[in-house]
Formats: sequence, structure tokens, C-alpha cells
Amino acid sequence: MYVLKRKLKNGTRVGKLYTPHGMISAPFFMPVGTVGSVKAMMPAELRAMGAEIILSNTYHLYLRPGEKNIKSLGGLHKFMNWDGPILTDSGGYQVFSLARGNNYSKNTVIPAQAGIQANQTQQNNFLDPGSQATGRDDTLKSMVKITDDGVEFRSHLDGSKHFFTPEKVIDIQLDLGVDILMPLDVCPSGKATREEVEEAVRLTTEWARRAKAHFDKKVASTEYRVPSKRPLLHGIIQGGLYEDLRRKSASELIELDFDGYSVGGLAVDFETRDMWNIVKLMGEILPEDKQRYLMGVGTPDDIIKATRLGMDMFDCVLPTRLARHGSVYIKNQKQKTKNDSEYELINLLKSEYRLDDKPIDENCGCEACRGNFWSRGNSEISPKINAKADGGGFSRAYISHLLRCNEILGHRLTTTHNLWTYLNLMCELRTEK
RNA sequence: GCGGCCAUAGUGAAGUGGUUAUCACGGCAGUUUGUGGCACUGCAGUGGUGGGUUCAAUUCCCGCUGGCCGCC
Repeated sequence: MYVLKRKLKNGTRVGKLYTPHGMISAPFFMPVGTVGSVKAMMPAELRAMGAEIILSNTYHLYLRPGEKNIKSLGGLHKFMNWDGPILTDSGGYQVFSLARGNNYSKNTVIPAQAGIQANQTQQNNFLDPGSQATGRDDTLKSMVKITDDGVEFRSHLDGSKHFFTPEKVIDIQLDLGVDILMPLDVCPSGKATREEVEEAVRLTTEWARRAKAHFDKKVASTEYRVPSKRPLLHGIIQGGLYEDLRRKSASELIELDFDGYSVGGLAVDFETRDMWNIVKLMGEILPEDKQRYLMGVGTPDDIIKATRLGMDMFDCVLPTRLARHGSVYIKNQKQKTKNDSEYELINLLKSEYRLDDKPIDENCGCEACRGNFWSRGNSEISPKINAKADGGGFSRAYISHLLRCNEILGHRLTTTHNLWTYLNLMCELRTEK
């Protein structure tokens, strides 16, 4: 249940979201832990940084280790030793990102005449052994098949065939025991035609209806019927950059009365600058008394902008992924006009940081910049706003060295810094006047 | 001292008498938005030295220098 406490002059909605595993102050950011782990971070560290909820993934946990196994081990919370709220993405995005052919396939396009080499690449894992790989498109088409009933796809791990229906995806998430469930949706590419987006909206609504019916039935017949234990189910709005389709999708889902609403399909394949009309529209037409989740967004500046347009929930792989690739966010000190970004990204692998003895950000209060991991015990569970580095932090030079050596501590420090930056930003947004 | 083997990018290695000499790691520069990512894409950088054979030598031959191994 979402409670809107107050709306700031700049448009930010400050509220509380109640879940079976506790209350979350909104707006909030969910660190991404796709396979049941926020890469390189311990649950207690996430807590100490001010994380109140994390995101995990239905598709990945279903494939490995399997939701039944997690259930038999006491559920996802116990399995990963995180006792706060968990949201799982439905896997719709993963399945359709397979179809879009990003990532590996983007980089291992295999022409027919290079078929011998194809057998030596990882992509071989998801080729149909019985089919001729005549090129990327044919290969990918064979990986995902959508019907009205659901979606057939091949595991990226071993190529095995699987079928997701809206009902099955609800069942998996209930087995995992998560707090907020996403229904199976159709997430089209940013390059999709209007006709394809229309079809995605149609199926997404139809699947949402089935997911909700199944969820309500399932919840009523299990321990989840106790109000304090009942998880939340979102509806996911699609419609690409078409305002009329977004309106249609939103009104159909609102009609079905979900616990909250997610705005999907904007974080991928689009130039982010193009999405703001849609985000603004969503902020205007979604129910005031339900939480709004802008899926997959974004940079710190994106999040600032989106909260002011009425979004409450965010997740993004950028802080964690960029950290592992050496990039960290720092507050932009040179900010002059309102149009300048508030955060800038620097890459610690650049040679200019090799002998830089400053912490990542002198104005940052994170454990990497302050250098006192664990010394504060568990007493402080929220970031200290405007905390300054106290001179005991890890230097850019040292972290640069660790990253070059591929040392785990390097990843831990940069991830800590980036996540703290995001979580501290959310804390600031919630307490603005 | 004698004999054998070797010398190719910063490092370690391929390969060839004939357009632009290959690969890995390292270096440098980019990319990353509901994680198929400790990933990916680019770029830069090489024939020890002096002769000889040949239309043409990094490649074949000789000397020198340096290294490794064996023998006295």
C-alpha cells in the first residue's frame, strides 16, 4: 500500500510504500541484484548505505537455481540473507532482449560463411543445433516465439526450451516469496513499428488481466491472504513513444486496479531525451494514491527529473555496472546553469587518475571516500546527507590500481561509491523543501 | 675456449622469398539505462646489428653482438 505524504513544489511526491517485509520511503532507488546478489555487495552494506529494497529477476532465478529450489530453502529473502523488501522483474524484458539481440549477439554477428567459428563462440549455446545459422536475425528469431498464450524462449545458459505464461510468471514469483511482483509483459524494441507497439500493448493488457486474476486467486488460497503478508502486483504500461498508445495502455491497466503501476519499455533502445513527454504524461494520468515505477531509469540526472514528473520508484544497472567498468559518479562542481547536469562520470582507469591521491569525491560520505568500512557498526542505517570525506578514504590512484589489477576490492569500492551516491541522492530528494 | 639452439610490438609467442607481418596480454580512447556484461568496440605500437645471394630478404647464407643449453 502506498501513502502519499506530501507533494513538493517541484513536483516530487514524498510517500511511504508498505510491503510484507517493511516500509520504504519514497521516492526510492532499488539496487539491481539480478541473480540474487547486488554484485560485490553484502546485504548489510546495502542497508548501511540506505538501501531499503532491492530488485531481482524472475527469468534468471527461474533458470538458475530454480524457484522451487529457492522455495524449499525458505524463499528468496532467506536464501540471499536479505530481510528487506524485494521486487522481481517478470522476465519479460529479458526474454525480449534476447529477441532484440543485444549484448553478445551484437558483438558476435555470425555470417553464414563463418559457421565454423560460430561453434566456438558462446552464442553457440543458444543456437538451435538443428537449424542453420544464416545470420543474426534468423538466429534470434528462433530464440523467442510469442503467442497469445505466452512466450517460448531458449535459455541463454544451455539453449533449453522454456515457456512463460502470465500465470507461470506469477507462480514463480510467489514461490520466490517476493514483496512486489511484475506481470509478464511485451517489451518492444525502440525501433518497433507502430503496429508492433500496438500489438505489444494489446498482449500486455491481456496478459496483465490474466496475471491479476491468477494472482488474486492464488493469494486468496494461501498464506498470502493475510493482509500483512500479501505481496503487491504492478501493471506494466507499454506503448513506446506514442502518447495515444500510452494513454490506452494506462487506462486499461488502471481499470484492472493494480497495487501500483510501472512504466516499461523506455530505458532501452531509446534516446533518453525522447522519453520525457511520456514520463510527464504518466505522471499526470496515473492514480495519485498508487506508486509509479519508471523501469530501468536511469542516470542520477534522469532520476531527479523523473521524480519531479511524479515517479516514485527506480532501478538501474548503471551504478553497479559502470562501477565494475571503472566509472564513478561525482557531483558536478562546475555546475553553472540549471541545464548543466548535476553529476558527472569519470573513469578511474584513465591515466590522469594514476597518481591522484584525492578520494573519488571529496564531498562524498560513502565508505570508499571516507575509508572506514564497518567502523560504525550497524547504528547508522541511512546515509548522512552532505557528509564529507574525512581524509581517510581510498585514493583514486589506489582504486585505479586495483581496477587495473582486476582486484575484487576495486569493484567493491567503486560499486559502494556509486550506490551510495544514488541512495544519498534519493534521500536528498525526499527531504527537499 | 669449442659446439648446438635462438633473436619478430612494452611482454610472451605465431608466420612468410612477393600488396598493408598475425595473435594474446599490456597501453590508450570510447560504449554501457526493467544486467546474456570483472564485458564490448575501436586505436596505437614490431623484424638485434653489419654484409652477401636475389628482380625482390623479416624469411636463405656469413660476420658481429646478446641470450639459453651442452662439452672441455
